[in-house]
Amino acid sequence: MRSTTDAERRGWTQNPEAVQQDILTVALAEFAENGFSGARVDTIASRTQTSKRMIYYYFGDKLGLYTRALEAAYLRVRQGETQLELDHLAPQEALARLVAFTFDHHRANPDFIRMVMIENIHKARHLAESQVIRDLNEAAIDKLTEICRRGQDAGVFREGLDPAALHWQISAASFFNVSNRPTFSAIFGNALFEDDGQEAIRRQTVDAILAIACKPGVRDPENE
Amino acid sequence: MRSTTDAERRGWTQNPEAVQQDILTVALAEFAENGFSGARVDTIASRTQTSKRMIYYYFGDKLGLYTRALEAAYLRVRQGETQLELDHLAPQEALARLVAFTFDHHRANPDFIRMVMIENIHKARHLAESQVIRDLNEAAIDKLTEICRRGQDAGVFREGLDPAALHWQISAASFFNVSNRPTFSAIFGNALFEDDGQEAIRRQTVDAILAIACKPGVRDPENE
DNA sequence: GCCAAAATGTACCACGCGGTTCATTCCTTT
DNA sequence: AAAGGAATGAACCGCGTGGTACATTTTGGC
Repeated sequence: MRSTTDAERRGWTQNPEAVQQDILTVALAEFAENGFSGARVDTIASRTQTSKRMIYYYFGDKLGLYTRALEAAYLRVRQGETQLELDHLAPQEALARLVAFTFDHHRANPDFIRMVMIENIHKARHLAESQVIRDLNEAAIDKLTEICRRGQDAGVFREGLDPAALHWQISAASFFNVSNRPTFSAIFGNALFEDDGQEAIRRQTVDAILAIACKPGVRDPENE
Repeated sequence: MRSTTDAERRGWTQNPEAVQQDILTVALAEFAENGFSGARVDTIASRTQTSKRMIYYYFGDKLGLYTRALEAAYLRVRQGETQLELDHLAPQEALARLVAFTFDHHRANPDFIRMVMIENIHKARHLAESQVIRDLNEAAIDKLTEICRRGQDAGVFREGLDPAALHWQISAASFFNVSNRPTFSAIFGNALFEDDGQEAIRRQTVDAILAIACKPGVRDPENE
């Protein structure tokens, strides 16, 4: 009997990979919830099936754990992005799809958003030092760059369109929608964050991005 | 001799208002820099011309100090917004001006932005409880609402335009531009945050917002 | 089966940090 | 001018929290 893989095999007492994964999952949730200094190592430990001892055994110190949790957040989210296939669509349609997808994807990953918020509070100190994350983000705007090129070749997108600036716009809307929901809804009410409001905002955002990208005359006729 | 006001008169040893103001200024900077749990009361005290004792004397505890600092941040920023006069401009021009102004104003007040980021991390718990801030924000989108009404009356803005949703768009761009600069520039480089890049983004943002607001045919001809 | 290394449990510690106690000085009121 | 409250100073304290020492068990290699 040895039909299972290495990782699954050890279902008994000792299981390093599972323990680390367990810790990372709990840590990510705790850091995302409370920030770096707000998070308590003891709390993380208690919500784990292992002990505080093991946290320090595997991750060295609180900062080491935080860094790994941050990387885990990026990994999970970037993985979800790879599913999107846009090559078969016309440039405008592809761009619209990408914007809508990004909007929804951010919304579906609040913990990731919160980790990035926290990193920004820390001036991106840890993110900048993580080679893992830098590698991950290499290809972050590749899809968009490709769409831009195709749109320009087809003559429907403006010349001099900057993929990075466009990505900035897409990110701004998608990120803000999650990151600032608490203050925004506390001040202006929750309507925009319920289903109807979110749909309206997403449509508005798609329209705005298309307006930026498309040549003055061109605009998609079939508005679903 | 009693020509000076009450506040100015006491230039001597005892001076409650000045002490509180001193503490608040330092606290705002410290909280904006390090977040609530990251901030150290001792550090705040040491950067003050008074002592830790006085912090607790006037503000009760760390949370009380934080709340007051948050309110101070809102006060300062909202004050800067009142200067803007838009009534004499055509609706499109007024909207363009408002967007550009908001963009610049956020950029000029990073501490305020950071306090709002921190509040969002805390799910806006303290902001929601502050009557001061709720009052301040009452009139936050009045200007925009007025512009929308005028634009619709003049027939240049779309019907069914939602001022709140429009404000959302303006805020998203202006806020994200400051809040996410660290991570964004760490990943994609700093070009967009230097003078040229910022000008391009601001123009792009103004265009996008106008595209949302204006009827399909209408667009401002004089693009400065 | 035995040994060394990896993995884990238990108990503990040092100290940073939010908060306080007690005493003293300032300044207004009558 | 005396009183009494407001304002301030200096030293102190408890404990939450990040981190560790030491002992013990598990596991893979030979």
